[in-house]
Amino acid sequence: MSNNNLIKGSLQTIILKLLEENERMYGYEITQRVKELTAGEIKITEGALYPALHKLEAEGLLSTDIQQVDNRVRKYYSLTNDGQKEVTSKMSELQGFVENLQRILTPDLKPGFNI
Amino acid sequence: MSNNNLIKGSLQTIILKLLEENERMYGYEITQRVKELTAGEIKITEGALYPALHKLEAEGLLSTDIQQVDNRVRKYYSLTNDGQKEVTSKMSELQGFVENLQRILTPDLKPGFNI
DNA sequence: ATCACATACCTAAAATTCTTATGTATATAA
DNA sequence: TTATATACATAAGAATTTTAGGTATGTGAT
Repeated sequence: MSNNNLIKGSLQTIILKLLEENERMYGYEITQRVKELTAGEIKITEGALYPALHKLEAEGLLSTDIQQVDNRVRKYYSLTNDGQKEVTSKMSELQGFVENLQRILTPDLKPGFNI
Repeated sequence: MSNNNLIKGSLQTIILKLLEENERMYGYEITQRVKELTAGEIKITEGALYPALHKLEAEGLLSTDIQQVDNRVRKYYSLTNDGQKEVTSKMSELQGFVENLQRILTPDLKPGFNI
């Protein structure tokens, strides 16, 4: 939800990174964690999240493990070995992108341009 | 081009901000400027740029002015008043988003969490 | 009791935005 | 004359997201 058309492309990175920090999480938990970490400013929609999780699993980056908790089904996701490698890769990709964005958008800050 | 599926959503902001800094630019110039500012790491494709420029013009954020330079047609874009306002808006939106991303992705850095 | 809300999963149509692939045209360097 | 650079443009397809539904259980309020 929310007015964020910017998440595009970074949802996978968010999922992978949260799973690196938390060992295992289920879908709904991810939406709540993101909402909590951003004071409600970023809301991951279920229509975006679940297909993304299924895709990451199909690519072999995540593994699942279904559990019954209080008569409710929870599908826990964890990183595979490939998934663990992908976190590092995706994180440096995102960091690089944000740095490039800053080079474009903040012409004042140009490290390396000293007289 | 390049392997950036991350630009999604920030291309408009890039265009608007470059035009705030440069008064007027033409399409091809924008692609070259971005390539130059990011050491070739971000390449705006024409298939993405031109439709984006046309959309911003249709929304009344950009105005155009066609000129002949060395037997070549250049379509210069500039910010309208509405466009000028939108730059500020889009920039703070993007900044807010990047901050939220950091809150999600870098659990170490949590300003405001002091004992 | 029933209604709204939270928890928990899911999918499908539509919208958006991008990549890839073209097309047109001029100028220049190999 | 062939490739590359400049300069515009569009269209098909891919990828990702929003919107809008659907199923089901538990809980607090009316």
